[in-house]
Formats: sequence, structure tokens, C-alpha cells
Amino acid sequence: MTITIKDIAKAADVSTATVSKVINGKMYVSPATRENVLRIMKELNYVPNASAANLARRSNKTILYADNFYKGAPYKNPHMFDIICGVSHELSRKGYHLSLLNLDSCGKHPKELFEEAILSHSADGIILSGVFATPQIERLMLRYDFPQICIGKPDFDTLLSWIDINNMLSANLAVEHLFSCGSRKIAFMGDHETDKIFMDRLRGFRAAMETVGLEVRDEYIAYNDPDINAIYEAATRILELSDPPDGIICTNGLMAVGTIRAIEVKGLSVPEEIELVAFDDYPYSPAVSVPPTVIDIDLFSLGVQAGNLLLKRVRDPAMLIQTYTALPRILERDTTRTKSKIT
Amino acid sequence: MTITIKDIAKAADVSTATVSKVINGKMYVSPATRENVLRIMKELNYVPNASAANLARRSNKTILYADNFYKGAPYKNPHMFDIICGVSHELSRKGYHLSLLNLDSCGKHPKELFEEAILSHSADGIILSGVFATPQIERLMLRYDFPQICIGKPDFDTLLSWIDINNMLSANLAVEHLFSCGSRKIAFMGDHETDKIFMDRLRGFRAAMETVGLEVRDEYIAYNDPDINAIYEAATRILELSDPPDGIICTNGLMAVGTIRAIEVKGLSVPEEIELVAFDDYPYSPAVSVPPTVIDIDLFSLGVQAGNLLLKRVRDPAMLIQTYTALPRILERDTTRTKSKIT
DNA sequence: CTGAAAGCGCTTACAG
DNA sequence: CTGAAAGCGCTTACAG
Repeated sequence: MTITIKDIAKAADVSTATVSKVINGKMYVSPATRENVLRIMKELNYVPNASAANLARRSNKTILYADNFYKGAPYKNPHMFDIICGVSHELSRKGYHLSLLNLDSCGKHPKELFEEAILSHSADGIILSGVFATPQIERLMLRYDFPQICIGKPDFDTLLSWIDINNMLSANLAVEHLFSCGSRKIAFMGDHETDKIFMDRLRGFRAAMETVGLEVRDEYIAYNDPDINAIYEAATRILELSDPPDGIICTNGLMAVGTIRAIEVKGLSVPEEIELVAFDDYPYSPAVSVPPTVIDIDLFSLGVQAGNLLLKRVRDPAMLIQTYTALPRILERDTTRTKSKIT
Repeated sequence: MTITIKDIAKAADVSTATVSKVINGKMYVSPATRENVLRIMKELNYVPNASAANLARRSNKTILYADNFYKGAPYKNPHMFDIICGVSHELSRKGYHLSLLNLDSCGKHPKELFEEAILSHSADGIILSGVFATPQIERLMLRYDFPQICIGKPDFDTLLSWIDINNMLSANLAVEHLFSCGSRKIAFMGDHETDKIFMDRLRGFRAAMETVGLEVRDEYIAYNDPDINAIYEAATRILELSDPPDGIICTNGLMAVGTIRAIEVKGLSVPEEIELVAFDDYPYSPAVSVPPTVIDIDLFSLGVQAGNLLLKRVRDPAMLIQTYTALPRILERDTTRTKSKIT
């Protein structure tokens, strides 16, 4: 019924070893017999049995992506799935498979799941969300010398590999953009101080403000709950300051929605009287009456790079990867206008 | 180095056959020797080699999820990923793995990728987006008798298995809810007529209106581009009709944003003067100043069911699954108020 | 209730 | 440049 390497060998009148060599294309086979074997494989519609190859070669050509894939996760954090798309893209280009390891759905401790995955030899490497990177997991990975890369820098000094985005850099970009558009009094609409990403952006904001020689005013910084009406009110308060800002950075899209509404209600014109830059194009940009200029972070390409680096690590066990990447870029739309465009 | 079934057999002083039997828990083993083997497995931290087991048992315990995982897909269609989460949840509960088959990233035709997947025996079954279900793919799946289930009913008569949501039913629910809240003149803010989901909802809307004995007025139905300002204007037009509606159904969240803004600007009070129900809680509900009542469709559980049914099909090759599921439910918030609540 | 042995379909030193 | 043969680590009739 199903046809095997033996059938090909027989039909081509060579050994299975030779067929294997042409399948894998590494060892030398004479062009003539290679062509012949290839032709017969095609004729018989032969595809090697993956399990058998995996067993013999001690490698599955599969990478695990470990995270909590809980109900609603894609709504709460679509970015994570864009990363997965990038990983999948890169891996399938390289002939690898991507398998999901759901840390969330069977009551077992992640450590147990990781160890099973490693010991069962069901993958060549693993990509895991940085939030699962604990010293315990670090020990596990290092003990088995299992190729791994964390998405997001673990919050302790570690020998694990990781890749992360540079939030300070993107805040810097926001400030520079507003500055080049003419803003001199820049406000910052932020999340709570417990939000790590926001705090990194705030730090980048402060640093960039100093660089361009602008003052950071306490009354220009708001810490908000994710509540649209509260955001609206906070923005209104800032706009009604006796000396109001002429530029605003919003740490996420929801902030931008509330802030833009406040600006409209106050009757200020955008971008003439006040300019605005927000982080995250998704999801709110289409729902805002004046399309906001936005700092977009390419998480797909973060995924591509994570996949690429992990594959390198699979080949070179000595490699340690710890890097910031995923450069931000400005999508200029209607809430800012660059002066003096260089064309 | 890595420890195998032989090591366990030796340590437990039994044959590898016996160890295998306790691992798989199917054939009979005396309680005493079972306990002993189990204990030793634990002691030696033994996990069976998955590739070897796969080869011997001719089954990988893995299911493929095939779709285009292109850059930005999770923003454009987060629902698909919620389905994947549901599938992953169900499969990992049942000891199966979920592997992504990216149809988008290597220039090969999907048919080729499917055939390779089948012939390489790298999975026990496949879940694929219904848009890839063509007669050609149908022939392929049926020829190899490969367990499959499409997410979304294929648009031709087919022997493929599929699972889909019932958009007519959810529209029905929207109408019934508005009716029970007192609305009698109901408008419908829709997508273009080319949108299949919208057209199903519109059909359900018409049917439900007839059932409750209300008239469907042409001027109450708008076909919109996904442009927030255009939606706002269309909604305004409808609200300014000489005989305006007292209830509105929005076929998606963006429609709701634009419509609610139009309602606010016209100074109508919600839900007193006009009520509104929208489809899709995500992503816009948090960005609207008055939280909309919404029809939520549980796609995670659609995924759970898809996984569950496919696994049944893997066991019973004769099974054909064709079913509507993923029942919609109302999340009542501030844009409607149910009269006569039964408490 | 348990084990010897064949087999799953490949890959890879090794010898020639 | 090619092939014989061992081996990867399990599972599963089959016999006892």
C-alpha cells in the first residue's frame, strides 16, 4: 500500500542507502543515478516516512512554541500570535515544523511539560514566552543543553537565550518624530506604573526628551486604567492646563482613542494645534475619526528572527543569543505633520 | 546517556514488551509488576522516545492546523487564532500535539503541501480553513482517506467534514433581543453584499423579523465600507429619516463605533430612545464610550469541538461530520435594556 | 500474565 | 561512487 524507500531502491536498482543519500542530498551520488532515483520517486509519488527518518536521524525537524493558549488570548494579546506567524514562516521555509505546546490546558506544571518534551525527543528546540523563564526552567534547559529562546527578556540574569523588543528605542522615536514636527511641550498618556512595557517607554521618553533638550513636566504625564472614559477625562485635564502641551504620546491605541476624542471635544485642530503619536497600530486605528500617526513594531519579523536564531542554535550548541531587535517604525498619518520633508 | 525502554526493562527485570504495556496501559499487566515498572520509570526519570513510538505504532498523535499564517493575520482575523487555542486545548488534554501547517510561506501549492503531509505520515489528521477546501483537495483527502475537518463550510457540496458557526441563528438572536427590549423599527448596519458572513446574518435578520412580525424596510439597511467616517455618515442618514428606527443591529464592531458616535452626536439617549446590538465583542467594545450590548460567538469552543470531532474521526474512519455549532450568546451591556427581566 | 522476536522505515558509519 | 548491515527505540502479534 504505502510505498517505502525499499520500493524506490528496487525500482531504481540501487540500495536503500543510495536512495537515502539522494533524498537528503548531502553525501555524494553520481548525477546519473541521482536523476534516475529522483525520477522514480516522482513517478511513484514517494514521500519518505517522517517518523522513521526522525528516529534514525535523532531529530524531528520540529520546534515547539510554548505559551498559554487560553480562551480569548488572541484578543488580549494578538501580538503574540503575529510572532508565531513569523516563526512559522521562517521555520517552514527551512523545512522545520512548528508545534504548539499549550502550557495552560492540562494542570501540569510547565516544568513538567518542558521536561517531557525534552526527554521524549519530540522537538529540536523550543521557543517560550519569557514569562515562563524562571531559574528552575533555566536549570532544566541548561542541564539537557536544550536549544531554547525566550520571547521577552527574562527578569533575572540568565544564561538562557532571549530576544526582545526595544521599548526605550521606540519611545525615543516617538519623541524625535514629534520634535521634528515642531512639538516642544510633550505629554505622555501611559498605563499604570506596574506595566513593564509602559515603564520602559516612559524611561525612553525621559531620555529622549533630555537628548533633544526638552523639559519633562510631571503634570504632562498621566497614569491610566484601561477605561476609555477615564482616559478621556485625564486627557481633558491635561489639555485644560494653563500651559497645555502641543504634542502627546500615547502608550497604546486605547489611550489614543480617548485622547483624540478629548482633543476633538475641546475643539483643537490636529495636527495644527496639537500633534499626537501613539504606539500600536492595532486594533483601534480604523475606529478613530482622524487616523493617528503610530509607532508600529514589527512582531512578525521578531518571530522570523527568533526562528532563525533558534535554528542556528540547534546547529551550534555553543551559541548564546541575547538581543534586542524588532526595530520600530513610524507610520505617519493625520495626527502629525513633518516639517521640512527631505524629498 | 539517554535512557531507553531497555534500561527500564533491565532494571525492572522484565521484558521491554512488558514495559511497553505498562507505558501504554492497554494490555493486561499484573498490578504488582505494573507498580514496580512505574516506580522505576519515575526513578530513572524515563520518558519514552516519541519518534520510536510513532514509527512502531504508525501514528504520530499529532494533528495539523493548516492555514495562511501571514504577517498581520492575527490582527486581521484574531478569531481564527481563538479557534486554534480551542483546538490546542482539546488536543493537549487528549495527549495529542498540534502542529501548524503554513500554507503561505514556501511558494508551494496547498495541494502539494497537503499531499506531502499525508504521505509522510507526519500527522493523524488535519484541520483546515474551509477556504482551502476545493474539489481537488476533497479528492486528495478522500483518496487517502485522511481524517480532516474544515473550519467553515466549503462552498460546494462535499463529502469533507466541516464545522461552522450559524450566522443566521445569531442574527435571529439579535432581533429577538431587540424585540424583547421593545424595539419595533429595526435597522441593520452591514458590510458589503460580497461578505458571506454578513449576508448570512442579513438573511437571518429578515427571517427573524418575519417571525416576530416586524417589517423590514429597505431604507433601514446600509451596506458599508470598513471606513469609520463613512459608517458614521450612513448611520446619521438613517437616524435622520422622517421615521427613524428605534433599534439598530451592527454586523461588526466597527459599525457599532461609527453608529454609536452618530447616535451621540444626534443627541439621542441610549438605550431609552434607541437601542443597539452589535456582533463581535472584539476589538472595539473597550473603545466605545457607552459599552455596547453584543452578540458574542464562542470560537474557542468551536475549536474545542473541531478537535474533539476530528479525534473521533481518527478513531472511526467511517465518520462524516457536517455541523453548525458555536452557539451565540448575548452580552447585555449599556446599549439595550431588557424589559420584564425574569429574576 | 509475560517474553522472544519480528518489524516499523529510515540513516549512517564502514568497507570496498 | 555505492551497498551490506547495524541500529534508532519503540509496539505488537504470537506463543507459552
